[in-house]
Amino acid sequence: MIDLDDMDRDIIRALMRDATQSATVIGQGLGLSQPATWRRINRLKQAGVLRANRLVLDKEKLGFGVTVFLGVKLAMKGRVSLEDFERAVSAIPEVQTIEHILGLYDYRLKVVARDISDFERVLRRRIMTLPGAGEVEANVLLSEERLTGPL
Amino acid sequence: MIDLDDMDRDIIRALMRDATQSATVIGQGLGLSQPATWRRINRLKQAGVLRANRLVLDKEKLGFGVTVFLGVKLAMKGRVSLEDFERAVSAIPEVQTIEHILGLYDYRLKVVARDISDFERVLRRRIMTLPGAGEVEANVLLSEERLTGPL
DNA sequence: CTTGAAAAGAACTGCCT
DNA sequence: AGGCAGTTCTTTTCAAG
Repeated sequence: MIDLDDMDRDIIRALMRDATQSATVIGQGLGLSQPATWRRINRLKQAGVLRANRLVLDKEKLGFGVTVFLGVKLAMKGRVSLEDFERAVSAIPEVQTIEHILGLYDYRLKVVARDISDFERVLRRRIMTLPGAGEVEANVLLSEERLTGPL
Repeated sequence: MIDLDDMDRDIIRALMRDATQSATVIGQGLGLSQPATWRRINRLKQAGVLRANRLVLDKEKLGFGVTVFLGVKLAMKGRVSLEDFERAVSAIPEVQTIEHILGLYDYRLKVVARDISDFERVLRRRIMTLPGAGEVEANVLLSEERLTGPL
């Protein structure tokens, strides 16, 4: 954990609105010169606070009309290691995120598919055959909202 | 839905690995000149396939040690509109994402907090008091994995 | 911290195959 | 479509106050 001042927080907030903004623009909004802003952003990157810049795609325009969240409970915990399960899931291209959670289910997977029948194929041939996969719960995504930020 | 050729797909894949790459670098990896690469990227942006560039922060380094997924079931559906609920949730800064889903729960919320007691505060004072909020299920995030891509 | 400026590189344009 | 060459703009780095 790193300590940031208010200016750092303002810079992060600005970047969260639009990660493509230049140091010049951000600095103008905060009354800071371009080099000073740039140094702060660079320091935050170096410190690992700003981790990456991820591309947001329009899934529908790419032909993926269906997004499903799967809660997966492992059967035979211990007999099959979590690492085995994670490695096998990672190899499925339709799986977008893998989250190891504590609760009713062990893993939460975000899966995209072209349509419902395509999803069924993924579910039956890829997910259900995973090593150790037990109970599975599915939730279809209706609409997603944006992400604001705390701080 | 837009039709893309293999080159477009390769470019998107490259950008998904690192969205900050220049057209020059991407083009080199694919045996394409800088202007040609740039024109394709631009076309994809214009078409809305490449929607945005989102900043990925290190939550722990910012002091948010706890991430919880909440499944929220609405009580009194119809009496309180989904819009009311969504507007109220959007005002909570600790809520990172709001997903409207079809399944056992109506919404899935991703909530960050400094620690468990901070999360309890958010849950009791912000989430439980939401208009229409009924049953709530919580899952604590243990570890998150990266996102590869299909196509 | 600031301003100013130089060097590097990325984005964009027009023309030609 | 793609490539080449050139211009413009931004990023990045440095010097000096």
